[in-house]
Amino acid sequence: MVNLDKIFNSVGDRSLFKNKQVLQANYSPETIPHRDKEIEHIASILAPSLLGQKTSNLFVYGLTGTGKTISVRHVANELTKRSEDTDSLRIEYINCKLKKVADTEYRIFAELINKLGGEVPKTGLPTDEVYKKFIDMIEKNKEKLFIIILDEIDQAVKKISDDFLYNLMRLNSELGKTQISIIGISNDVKFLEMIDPRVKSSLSEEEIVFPPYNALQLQDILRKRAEEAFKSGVVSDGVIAKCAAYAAREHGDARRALDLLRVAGEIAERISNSKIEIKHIDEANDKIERDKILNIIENAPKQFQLVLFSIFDLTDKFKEGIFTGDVFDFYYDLCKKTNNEALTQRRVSDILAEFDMIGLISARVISKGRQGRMREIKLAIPENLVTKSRDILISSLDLN
DNA sequence: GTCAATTCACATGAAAGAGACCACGGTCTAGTG
DNA sequence: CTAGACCGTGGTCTCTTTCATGTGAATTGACGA
Repeated sequence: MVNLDKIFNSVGDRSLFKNKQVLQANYSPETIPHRDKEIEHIASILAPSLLGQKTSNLFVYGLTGTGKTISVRHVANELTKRSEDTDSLRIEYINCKLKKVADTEYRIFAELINKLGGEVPKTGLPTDEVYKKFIDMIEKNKEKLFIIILDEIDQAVKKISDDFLYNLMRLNSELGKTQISIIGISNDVKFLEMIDPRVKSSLSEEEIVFPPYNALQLQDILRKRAEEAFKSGVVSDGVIAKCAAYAAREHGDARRALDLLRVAGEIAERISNSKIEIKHIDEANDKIERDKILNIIENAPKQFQLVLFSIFDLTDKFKEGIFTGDVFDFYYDLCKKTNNEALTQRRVSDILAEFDMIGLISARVISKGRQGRMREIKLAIPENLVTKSRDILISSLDLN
């Protein structure tokens, strides 16, 4: 009989965390270090909204984990607080990347309507119906100004095409008393080049770029958060610096640094260490990477798994480079053998491209002259995960 | 030997289809007074 | 008479297929030295 009491009772004393929440991704701190200039800039652009004047559209750009979202939301909150009594302003935040929530034109409008207090079915209505309803809702609201924050706006445009943005911009001319401003947040530099010039010029009336944090700034951020998150004396010397260094290498991604610190804490806690040591950071780094990859593989659709399995098998067979054709042939046979419907080569090609995007494989389009043009595919999964990944595939595909 | 045309094996794009999901309005059915 | 069950239609959304077009360099073949 296991003595569970002992485990459960001691969990409180043993915990290294004071408040783990602080290290979670969605936590928004009171103060945002090293972003004063940006926050001021945003605030000055949005300030006229307090007087009920339409503000310029704003485009915020910066790599992931540079504090874009958090800064914009911070300013938004302050504005909302200050305008509460006048009812003249309304700000809504939408993350366009959230699958099944706001990644299509329909769903973005539906989400906006929901936030305004309206009801709209998840599907089944014509898009322009939703569009009309949205206009109604806005007109019915008493606020004179409506600011929409579109986070990860590049994702939306990539999926939907940019005339959705064009519509949004044009809305103002159809609206009587209410005016709409848009704040777009993106981490893709090339995004602005992709879109229609008309949309581009009106979206980026104002532009703010968030530079990556450097290692020192990261340390500062981490230290502040660590103070709140951990019990005192838990974090060993150098841990913060190491975390910061890791993240700085990854283009100054603060989110990544915080993740690292949190996972390191969890690891130390699990092996009942009373302190987080530097080696735990390394372990955390591995674990994060590992979990991410295995998670992707495990949850990938069946066809993706079949393709991936083909790649696994082929890399074993011939080390000297494998190409699209090889993968497809193998995959096709595999499907036949296992009674799965085989996809077309066109589709498999896209799947390979997606793997490349996620980083499971690294593919390079090469031309072998008369022998054609194809992707040269290499597995990009760390050596020590290959067997494990393979096992996952085998069990989830029910092979052998 | 040199140069442009050819050619391969895909990559990449665009459009359209299949099937799951859903709302809405109309029709049918059974239960009620 | 009416509430609820049950269609049919028409919409979105994801994953695919079909059809079309694009593409980089090895190969070919004509050409001139």
